[in-house]
Amino acid sequence: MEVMKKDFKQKVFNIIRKIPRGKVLTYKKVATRAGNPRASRAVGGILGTNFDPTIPCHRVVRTDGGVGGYNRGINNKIKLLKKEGVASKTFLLY
DNA sequence: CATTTGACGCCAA
DNA sequence: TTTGGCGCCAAAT
Repeated sequence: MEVMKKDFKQKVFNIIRKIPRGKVLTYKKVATRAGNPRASRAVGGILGTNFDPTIPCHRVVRTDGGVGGYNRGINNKIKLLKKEGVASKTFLLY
């Protein structure tokens, strides 16, 4: 099945959807898996404009260790991560 | 169709 | 080591 036309966005969402609970992925990792390791920005851009409630995008954090952001409230994202059992060092707030 | 935005990443100072 | 600036890609307007 290779390319399948619906590359990036669809793929990115698919990857995030596969993230197991208690685990976090970086935007870069998602972008790399989506086909472009430099499209880390595009990943965030897609999520920011097209947020999907069916996708645990709150499990996606920055490579620097930042939580990144969340259309549903950054505070909520942090809370979710903590509840999932993610190490606080994995997603520094500021 | 072209331009701006946007939840980032990496290099340099 | 920390802070700042530039670069990159895709989607939305």
